[in-house]
Amino acid sequence: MSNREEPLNFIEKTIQSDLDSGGFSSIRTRFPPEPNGYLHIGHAKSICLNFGLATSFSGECNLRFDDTNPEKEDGEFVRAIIDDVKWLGFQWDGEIRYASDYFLKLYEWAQHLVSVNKAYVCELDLDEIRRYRGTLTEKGTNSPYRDRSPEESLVLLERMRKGEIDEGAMTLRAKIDMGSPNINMRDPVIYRIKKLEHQRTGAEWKIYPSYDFAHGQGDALEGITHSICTLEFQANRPLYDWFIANLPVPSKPRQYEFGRLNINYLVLSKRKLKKLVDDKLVDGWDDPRMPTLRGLRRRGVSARAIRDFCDSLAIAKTDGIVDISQLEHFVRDDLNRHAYRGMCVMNPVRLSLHNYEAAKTEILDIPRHPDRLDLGLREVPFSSTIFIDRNDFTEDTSLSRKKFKRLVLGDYVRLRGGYIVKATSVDKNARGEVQQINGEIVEKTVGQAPPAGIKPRGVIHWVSEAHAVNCTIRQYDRLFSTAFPEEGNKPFVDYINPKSLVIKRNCKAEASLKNASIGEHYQFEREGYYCLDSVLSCPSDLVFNCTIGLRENPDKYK
RNA sequence: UGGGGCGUAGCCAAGUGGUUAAGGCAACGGGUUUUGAUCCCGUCAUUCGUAGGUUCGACUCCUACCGCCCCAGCCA
Repeated sequence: MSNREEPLNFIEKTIQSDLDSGGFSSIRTRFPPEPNGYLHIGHAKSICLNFGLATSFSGECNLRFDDTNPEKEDGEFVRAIIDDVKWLGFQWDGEIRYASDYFLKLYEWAQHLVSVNKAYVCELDLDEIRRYRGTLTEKGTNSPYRDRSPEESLVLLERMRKGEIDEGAMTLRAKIDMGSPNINMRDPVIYRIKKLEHQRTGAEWKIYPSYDFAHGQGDALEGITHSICTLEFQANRPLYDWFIANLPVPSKPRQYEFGRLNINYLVLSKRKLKKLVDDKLVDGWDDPRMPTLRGLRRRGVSARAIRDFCDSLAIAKTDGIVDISQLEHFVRDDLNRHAYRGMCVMNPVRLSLHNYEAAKTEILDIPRHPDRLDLGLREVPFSSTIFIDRNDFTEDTSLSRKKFKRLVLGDYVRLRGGYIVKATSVDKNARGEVQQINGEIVEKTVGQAPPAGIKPRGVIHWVSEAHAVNCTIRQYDRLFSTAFPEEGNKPFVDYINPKSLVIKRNCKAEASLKNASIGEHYQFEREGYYCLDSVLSCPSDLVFNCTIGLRENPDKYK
């Protein structure tokens, strides 16, 4: 076990006791995505769990695509998933596996089941199968084809495989118990005819195994010891065990279920995420507002933040809803530690410093990170005209120092990393709006404590006008305006927050940001964390995504 | 309704017969601060879905009840 102080979760306890009792000499887990969509943060929990368990117990973790349904799957998703798992920081053992690698073996096992009279070819159609299945309270009825001889089923199964039977006309069913209180055990369909090309096996197969018939056997073939899935598969476990018990499999994996991740203000179901994309409610699977790994990445959330968040989650059998603030905490925590600092003025107004030589430019050296001097310094040019944020200035001299820790007409404020300045007057336009602030610097205050008698109200960020880099900022807010978009009376898309994306143009970034690179994270001081947008940004027009704002003091004057 | 699960603070949770009922997030006080950030310190369940019972002693065992989730795809 790792050196973690945390108490063991129920899966870790099981593994520990399996190892202690000699049930296994080592463990092997697997992450088994279906390539029918992109990975989201819910998958990240499963990835971190499976790979993490393998690491903690010195075992291995496989990556296996559950590609048993060619109708919804395709190679583009396979590529994206592989890329996302790598980006998250995990390495699977050996080759990537595919359920489709086992189609032949699975088919032989299906024949085996038929030959020992534990499966049969059924000719009931979709509707009939449903009726014969019974309901939650009424037992099912045996299919009229249930007692067909193994020999006849074998012939029919072969004809299904060859494509001689129409889609929907026949299925292969496990012969278990139509009277079982567990509906999954009422002769489940294990092979269906689909005359569809598969992204990997092409036209080779006309029949495809069901999830239940493929998953556990795939686990057994790969020597998976602990097959971890989500709670909704609990009712499938008896079936999982039945196949393992009735087939000559090379190992005996066991299935364990944990509660999947839910986060308020977010939607985490492939179907719903797909709808957002298909209906163009967002700009694709990698829209920075999407909880997909690609969206989060483009937004500026690091893989480490996602891993830290996932590690903070409980592995339990309750299906709870985690507060989004827990995710946000880990995002900020990581960014605070690693992001370079910089300044960017989003609502610029000119501040002209009249006692500073007009033609002069001074280069100020400011740390890239205030707590990590090892990261070095950045050069920030200062000159007589700078931009500050309109919200950082007021003519209202009645505001207390505690209420407004910024620039007030007639008072002093510290420019971050630079001089203390004083506002002396304002120029207004015909509408009475502040056009420019006039002021002066206090000499010899760069890096120095304020001289006696001068008490700056606070510290504000700024950018030299002559050296400013124009940029566009994309500010994101929650995609949904309600905590539980799936629980209202209206369709979840009706709760989309119209202000989830606000674009601010002509923002003024400090000169060093001209060299910002994709994949790098920045904190624009007093504002938040930002990163270059990997698709919209270009050298001539820098576009920054707001990953997340800084935490705000609730008393902060707005 | 048959079956399978789950109920501990605003949220996520640890706890498996004797502990002051961990920890994280949030919130709220206070300190530090050239980011209203960070950091630091402190507060935050006399009570564990409810009601009974067993026991010297129950979040832990028993009984009943209540609530929530999953299963009736030839999806996974």
